[in-house]
Amino acid sequence: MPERGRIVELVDRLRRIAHSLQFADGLNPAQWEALRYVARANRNSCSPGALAEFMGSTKGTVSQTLKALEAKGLVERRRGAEDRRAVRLTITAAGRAMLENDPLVAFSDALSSCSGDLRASLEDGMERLVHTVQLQQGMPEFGACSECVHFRPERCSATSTVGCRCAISGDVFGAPELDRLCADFARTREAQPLQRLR
Amino acid sequence: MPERGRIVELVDRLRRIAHSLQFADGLNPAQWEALRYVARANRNSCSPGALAEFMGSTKGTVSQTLKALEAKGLVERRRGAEDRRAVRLTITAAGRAMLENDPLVAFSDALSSCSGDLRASLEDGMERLVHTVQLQQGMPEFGACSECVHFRPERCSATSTVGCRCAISGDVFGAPELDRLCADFARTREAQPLQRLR
DNA sequence: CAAAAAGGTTTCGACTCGAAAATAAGATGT
DNA sequence: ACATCTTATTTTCGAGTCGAAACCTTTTTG
Repeated sequence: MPERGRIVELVDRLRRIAHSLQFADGLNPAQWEALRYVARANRNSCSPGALAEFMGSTKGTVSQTLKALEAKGLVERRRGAEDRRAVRLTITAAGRAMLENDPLVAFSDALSSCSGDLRASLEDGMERLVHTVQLQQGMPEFGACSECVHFRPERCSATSTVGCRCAISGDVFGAPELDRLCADFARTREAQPLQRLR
Repeated sequence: MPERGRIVELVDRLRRIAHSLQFADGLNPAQWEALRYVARANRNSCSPGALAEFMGSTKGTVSQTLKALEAKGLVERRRGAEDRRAVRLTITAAGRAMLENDPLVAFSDALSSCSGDLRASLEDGMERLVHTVQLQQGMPEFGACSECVHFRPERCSATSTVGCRCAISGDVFGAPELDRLCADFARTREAQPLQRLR
């Protein structure tokens, strides 16, 4: 019997540490999370609504977080050209600069001295843990095209780069956006998570 | 280059999920964390001060968390017999019952279908990650006698069970308390964390 | 077109948390 | 003994976060 609650304690310790680290540079944890998201989401998902879903929060709450980030000059809100209800979020140069000293890189630093295999196996394990819990709890999952059900490979117009036509939105994403987070993400191969770790 | 920020995203995802799960049964994340702590700390560490240190919070904040838990009948606060400034915290039967459906067991459940080796290697990796970051950041670490510098094995008075005399507090802990968290904990072998994972 | 739906923002109230002051009991020094 | 310092905790207060509900505006639908 390998002690039932160890993972519970570890997850809560991680939560507590990550929480307290993220009060750096005048931002709070929600603001750091939103800033990271805006830097990492594809163009279809850079909206307050998608961010709210990502954060498991409400649009009202997210609106205030974004207001704070905009006031600090870290993100921009622009109304959409075609659909004038929509707001498109973009990170500014100052926002990217801020992310250079993301307080959570402390976790990345902690892994810097261990082998790539070790790091990869830990990351894979944590990723499956996250995925499994999100699935069990019916939480939405965000991810990139490469593992998405809606992914349809496609050649871009002029160049020979392989892009992605999304079966949901119908939009084409080029190489730079293929690795970005998407709100329409649905993982391929839903079953048997965590059975084989590597 | 195995993508720099993956661990950052995973940790923040874990934080977000753990946060939102912990609004169950009328408690909030701080209250769940405190309840778990009271159930898990040894008798020297069951105090508001130690809890504040554990949670990286202030005594004032913790005092309110405890007031809420006491009002719900989940913990008891009793003034110490010898030192009347001190308060000793104990978990009630209702508190233990509450912990039976700790919302974070979702993480334990997520690992239930994978092999013991896999689970152990993931837990070991996460533990080293937590330990390394706590060390880097100068955060206090809590742990049990078995890995503590101050541990001095000792036979209990009447029985033949091996206990622990703590070199700091001078107190003797019997078998049931050897695995409990202690505020005076200091890990043996400070160096090279995460070099070898197993 | 009117009505409903979708995307966001604002308002309001409850709650959390940290800083500082207050309380109270030991410990220390003379 | 007595004043002072330290330790342990609680209370008070104010800033800030967050969610629910109401509101505004722009599409979509019937």
